[in-house]
Amino acid sequence: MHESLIKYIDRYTSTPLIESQAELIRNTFIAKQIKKRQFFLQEGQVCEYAAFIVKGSMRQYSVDDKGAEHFLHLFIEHLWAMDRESFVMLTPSVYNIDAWEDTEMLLVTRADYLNLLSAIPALAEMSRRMDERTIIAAQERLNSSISFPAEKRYADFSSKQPEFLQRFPQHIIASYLGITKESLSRIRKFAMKT
Amino acid sequence: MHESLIKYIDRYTSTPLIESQAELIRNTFIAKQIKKRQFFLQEGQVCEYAAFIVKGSMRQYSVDDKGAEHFLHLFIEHLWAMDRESFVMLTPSVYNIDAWEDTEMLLVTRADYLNLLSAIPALAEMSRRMDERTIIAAQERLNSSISFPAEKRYADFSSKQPEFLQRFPQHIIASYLGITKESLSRIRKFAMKT
DNA sequence: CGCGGGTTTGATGATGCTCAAGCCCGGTGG
DNA sequence: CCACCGGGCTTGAGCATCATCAAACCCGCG
Repeated sequence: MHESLIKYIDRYTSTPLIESQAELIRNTFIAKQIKKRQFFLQEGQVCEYAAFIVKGSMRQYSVDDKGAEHFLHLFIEHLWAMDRESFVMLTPSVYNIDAWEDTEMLLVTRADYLNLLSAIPALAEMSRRMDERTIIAAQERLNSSISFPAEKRYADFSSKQPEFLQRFPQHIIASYLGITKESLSRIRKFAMKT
Repeated sequence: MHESLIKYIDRYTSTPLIESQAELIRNTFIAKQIKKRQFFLQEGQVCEYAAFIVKGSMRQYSVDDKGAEHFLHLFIEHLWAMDRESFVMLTPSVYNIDAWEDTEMLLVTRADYLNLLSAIPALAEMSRRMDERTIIAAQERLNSSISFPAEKRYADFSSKQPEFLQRFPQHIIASYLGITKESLSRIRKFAMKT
């Protein structure tokens, strides 16, 4: 399981990990499996771990005063699942993260992660790149939410993230895009005929 | 002018810069001033520089097919202005960035910045922290855009970012929040009476 | 004074939401 | 093997929110 992460790091950096570094990673990241609908993080808890997803998928969402769920992030293989705010600030999270499919992941605490960053330059490089990608993706999503109507947001999403359409049901996609499942259903019906 | 950046780095890191590092920073970052409404980046160009704002303010926006401007980011002192996607990927930007007030800034190219990150661990630490803050802020804004109606988005914004209300006119704030200036005007009128 | 940028107000309409009902389909148990 | 159940998806009617368009207002500044 750890080899998946090591390959992932190598793929994203210029200098491959040497064996002692790989060993350090194997000794620090904790393997864990959870089943569909089990929680990785619950509202009110501090997000103690960052999770590298080896297999499966998870969802991050808040629940409003009317009990409605709002899906903020969807995670699949090779993504890092966590509530960034809680993980970095060590404050209680307002989000839940649970498994949507049975999921295998590798966990690391903030303290361990910071130590690894100093010990393994390649990991620091990967981490910086991942953060950049996260920022770019968030910026695009934000731009789309302030600039475009629901129909175009869905069209962009389905062309850029087709794999998510397969892995998650429509009502989750709808919420992720900031619309209701009914609206998404109508948008899709309309899109068929064009 | 460079001292502002050096102080800023020291404030965000555990180990203060030593003189040779400070000197390296002074030699690498290029001071530049632009006047209100001058462009720092125009649609179609590659974002060659990241800008640390010493004084003034800037706005990042896209222009849609009907000519309407959508303000994605607002920058004031001690923020880093750039189009992340274009700066990192070296692709042409779909955004404009211009000065809203007369602005003084320090510029650095991507290549120089990457070199500085290796040469100055404190800068790498600051950079990581800034990226984390950027991710956290983007996540909050995204959550608010999918979870809350315009009125609550404005209330949250004005309590968390009161300084922006002073620095930018309402029609820009409205666009930043993803609503029209007319709607924002009505929301504010309504909020007065409560 | 008049101009320009910003804000407000009003009337109208589109977009997307709510609530409620029905449908489809895969899985479970009788 | 079939009946039923539940989750997800669709459809419809009515409604709230927010956008559009047009006009007026406000105010600092040349």
